[in-house]
Amino acid sequence: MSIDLVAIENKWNEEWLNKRIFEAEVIDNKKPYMIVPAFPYVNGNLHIGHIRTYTTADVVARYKRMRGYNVLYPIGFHATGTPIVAVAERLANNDQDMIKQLKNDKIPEDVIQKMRDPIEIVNYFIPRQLEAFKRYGMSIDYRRQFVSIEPLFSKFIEWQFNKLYEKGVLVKGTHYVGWCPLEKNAVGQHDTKGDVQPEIEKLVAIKFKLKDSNDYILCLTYRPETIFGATNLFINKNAKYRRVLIDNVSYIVSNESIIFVENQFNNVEVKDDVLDASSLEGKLVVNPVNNEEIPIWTADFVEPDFGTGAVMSVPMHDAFDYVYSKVYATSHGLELKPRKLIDTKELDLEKLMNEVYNEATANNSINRYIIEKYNESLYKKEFKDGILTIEPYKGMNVKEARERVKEYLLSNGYAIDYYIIANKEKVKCRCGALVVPKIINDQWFIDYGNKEWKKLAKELLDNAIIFPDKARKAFYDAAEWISLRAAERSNGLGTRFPFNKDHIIESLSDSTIYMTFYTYVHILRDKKIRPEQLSFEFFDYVINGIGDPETVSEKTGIDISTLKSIRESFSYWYSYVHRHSGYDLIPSHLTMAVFNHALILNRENWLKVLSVNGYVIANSEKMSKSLGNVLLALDMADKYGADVVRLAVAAGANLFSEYDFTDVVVNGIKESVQFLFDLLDNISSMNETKLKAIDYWLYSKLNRKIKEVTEYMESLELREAYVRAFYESINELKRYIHFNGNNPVVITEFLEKLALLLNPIMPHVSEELWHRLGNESFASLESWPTPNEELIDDSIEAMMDIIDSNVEDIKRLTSMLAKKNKSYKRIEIYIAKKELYDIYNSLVENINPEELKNKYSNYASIIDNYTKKLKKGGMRLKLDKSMIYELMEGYKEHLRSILNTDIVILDSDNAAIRDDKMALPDKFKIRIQE
RNA sequence: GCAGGGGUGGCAGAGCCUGGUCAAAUGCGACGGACUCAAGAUCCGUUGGCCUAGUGCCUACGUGAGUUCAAAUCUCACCCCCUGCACCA
Repeated sequence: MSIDLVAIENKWNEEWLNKRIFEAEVIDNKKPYMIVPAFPYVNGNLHIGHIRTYTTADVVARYKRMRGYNVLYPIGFHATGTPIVAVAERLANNDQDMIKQLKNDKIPEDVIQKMRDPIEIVNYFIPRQLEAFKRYGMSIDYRRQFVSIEPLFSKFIEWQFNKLYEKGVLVKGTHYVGWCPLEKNAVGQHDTKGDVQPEIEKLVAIKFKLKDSNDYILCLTYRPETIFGATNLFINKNAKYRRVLIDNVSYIVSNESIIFVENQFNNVEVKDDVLDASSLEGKLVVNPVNNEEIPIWTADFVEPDFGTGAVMSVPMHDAFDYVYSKVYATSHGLELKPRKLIDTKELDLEKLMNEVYNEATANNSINRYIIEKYNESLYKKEFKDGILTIEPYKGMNVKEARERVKEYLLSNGYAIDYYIIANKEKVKCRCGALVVPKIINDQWFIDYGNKEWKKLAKELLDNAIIFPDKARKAFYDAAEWISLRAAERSNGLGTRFPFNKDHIIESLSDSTIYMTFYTYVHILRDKKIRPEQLSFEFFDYVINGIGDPETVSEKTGIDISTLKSIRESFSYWYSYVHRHSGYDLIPSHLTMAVFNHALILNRENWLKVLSVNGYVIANSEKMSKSLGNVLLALDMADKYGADVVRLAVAAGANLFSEYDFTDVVVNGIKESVQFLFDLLDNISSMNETKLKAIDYWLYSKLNRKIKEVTEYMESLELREAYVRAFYESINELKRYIHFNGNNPVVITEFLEKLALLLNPIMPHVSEELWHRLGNESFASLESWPTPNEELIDDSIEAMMDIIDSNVEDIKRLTSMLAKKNKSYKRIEIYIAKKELYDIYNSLVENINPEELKNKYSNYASIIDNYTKKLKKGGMRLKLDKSMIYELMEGYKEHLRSILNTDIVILDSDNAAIRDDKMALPDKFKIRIQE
């Protein structure tokens, strides 16, 4: 009968919750293990990608629980930050895309209407996400849930930031953000058209002083080192230019770039007069590095809305500059003297530039596409292989020279830093305005660049176990790389920034040591403790053990015993914390968690284990809300069963690889589960009581499996573990049946152990199997099976291998006969004489072959052959004739059905049998009866 | 650009650390067969190319070069893909 996975799941989920078996309390003499996956952000329903992460955590939780640890698996909800507010705002603006997305997410129409209020979004998704957690049988202690925007938690965050301040890592500074000049808002990825992240890049803008004037023409450049070869400047003939004072220095930039200047510099004054390009054309400017006077020319490739609307022209090292300069010079009867500054082997610049020029101007107009193509490869080559040929940079490679020249220009006031949005396509705010870089002054930062702090963080990493091992490098790398990080932002949900109450605490920073909250939040609720009671003294005491309960009690009004139990709960659970997350969060969340733990928490409370897993993609495509191909957790549970999905997503791929969720694979798992239950139903019809060879084989496989799976579980190699625990088990059971295995005791034991091995990944199936096998207890609370090493029998497994290779020979033989159209009545299989097995086993035991030859003189050549084989390392294990005979007898029926012919197993020791060509211990004799 | 991870047969994915036993585990898919009224499940076989069909030959593990008696495996260079890159969770 087809198994109803959904019914089983519901039954056990209810049982587990009713019996509260996953609610964890402090048990003094039991080792704690707290596993914390990243809490989900509550702006949508959980999808199978989430399920991968939470199942991986659950596998750890269940496994460790079965290994005798006191396990705490808590969950909370993340709501701080901007995305939720952004959704609400977009709904308030009647954004149709947003509405469509929510509809894809199966949100009812009336709920969508209400979601204009961000709190409604939070309130809607929390229960939905909880439903999914429960449905998937996560072994979570649900009493400890909280939301990151609740007042109790805010108190903790305030304390955390006060700690950061005390430790001196909260610093003020300036930084640059993508900015909408129209709405006067910082724009992140979700605020832009097409959801692109505005990338801010710092370049240099070189100041060319206009001759006989106090104005500078500002030229943005990617290649400051080429300034020594500038022959002229280019501006756009059709553009308008303006004067702008930055720190009282007068610059001339295009009208379009005014907005960039205004936003990224502090002291800016824009002049009203508008200059035509023609009023500048032909004038001379001074090259600051060599005081050469060079003219301003015009060219239409200069974009007024990129950079400053003016560029320097270095004809020998830029195809645009070359082509346009030459065109301009030719048409104006001027002379062009390109100067070579960079030498690149195998690159003849003059020839190349001529080539570009001819090709690009072939049709009486200038083909920019051709120029661009040349430029691209020229830039790359010069950057990689170029060597400077001018003093004082002669002999230097381009990479180094660029840095040196930049430094020289900036320190001498010949250039200024200039920020641009680096994206290839122009980035626009949802309102339609062009996004610009904006300087933010007096912004609070967390200084993750602090050397002392970095050292502490690395110490934490040094002492942490990291899964998969491959990720370790990424963690160190991220720790090295992370520097200043904004600590506050202007909008979103969350805790007010203590040092600037107009702002909200940046929401990655408020989810770094939040896990500490799980250890006592249920006590706060039980005792009805109010937010205002959670003073800094409270957290100092609970988290850092500072102060005494009496004083803190007086301060907070929380009674002493409650305080003590909170402190105890924290120090118990937080003595062993395993943090799990998606691998994309290594450079952000996880690294920040590492740093904050290292700085704020006592050493004994540092994170002990860090692990990450990869993405889930669906049918080879990335899941995305806007594409509408997100596979929702609850839908998939209905369709395939929660356990099937769990196995697929959490054990289908290595931790570090992405998993491709496809129908075929998942259906395959479902069928295999069905097989297990079918087998279970068949046990009642099995009646063998004696242990046969095949039973020993199955025992051997089972115990080897337990041993291997345990090893893989310890290193969190879930795929390897469950290939063995699930897929291989099923193959072995099938094989057992093919060999006529029918011992109910053996099968029952196998299935019982299997049920336990499967518990971490398929808890419902496990629990159901366990109970159907007659057990009363919860499989989820049983001990992890231990292998019985004595039952691991290499010999019996070797015998099965020998049978395999012999069966293969038989199959080959019959297929040959079939090809030749020869018919036969039956196949006789001869098992070698006892004497030969004795010889074989003696040789395996390293008995001197010569001795054996004396004893068995008529088998001398056989002894020689086996001695050779033994030397090659071919045979190692003793063979038991009676077992091989018995195994073959058991396999006879199955073989008969495969080959569709009569099979007879014969014993060469039986005198009645004519034995012209000898059967060998590892090579049966096969005779076809025609 | 910087950093991390990769490129293996129709697909997924092991193996590469510790070179040979690797035409490359395992799973899936596809094809053929058995069973079935039929479908599914199950079982058996084929699944780089070639033919003389042999435990045969050729070509293969991103590309090129090198080390070696021997390279998917070691070294170097190159190409390509994925992920992250700052206020965004």
